[in-house]
Amino acid sequence: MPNRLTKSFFDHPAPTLARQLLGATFVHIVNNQRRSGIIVETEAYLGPEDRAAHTFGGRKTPRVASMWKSPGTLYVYFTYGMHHCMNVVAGPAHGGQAVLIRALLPVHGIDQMRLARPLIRHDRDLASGPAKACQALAISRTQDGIDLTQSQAAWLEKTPAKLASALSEFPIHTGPRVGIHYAQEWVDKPLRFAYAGHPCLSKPLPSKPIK
DNA sequence: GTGTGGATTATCT
DNA sequence: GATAATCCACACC
Repeated sequence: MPNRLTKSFFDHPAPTLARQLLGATFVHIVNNQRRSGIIVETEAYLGPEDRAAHTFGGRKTPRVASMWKSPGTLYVYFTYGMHHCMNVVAGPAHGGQAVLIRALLPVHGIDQMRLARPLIRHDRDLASGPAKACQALAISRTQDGIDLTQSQAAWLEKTPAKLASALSEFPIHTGPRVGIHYAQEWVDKPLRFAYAGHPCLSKPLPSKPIK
């Protein structure tokens, strides 16, 4: 894996990492077959100070243990009784910061993704949401806590220039995070990052924060 | 012990 | 737009 992203890539505060992860490729090997997608939408969660973060107030339950690990750890949580969402732990080490992967542009293993999500018509919707992305890539609590800088099963890598160039037409915008209405002063902070107008987003990214 | 709500999605109307 | 899917952490007895 010559293009694999290493420790130093992940060791930045969540907002910085969230921005850097846009355009990177997420890879998961399932049954010896590669499934991958280019990250097109992320959100930063800032740790104990952030009301919207699972580590708010320094919470350290078994569920969120992975979010306190080293940068580059995968944190997967289960929610709404149905869905998984995946995060990449950010820096500094053990600071409780992470980046939610909200949407991917499918690249490899699209046939396998379709088997996992048989009702989906268009490739663009195979991973156009945080729980959709987990379904498409077969990520669940089984993968919680793995080290993306070491694992032979899941990692991040630099996207080949040929593929990355297709994204350059989309400007990167920021806006408020999705689904955190309870988070008081954190509701409107521009911690969601995406390629504005890309067809694989979970929902359009407002060019201005919603009041 | 009980009750509530969520970093969501697909399927209804 | 509304709702069901129905787990996990937490607040509060």
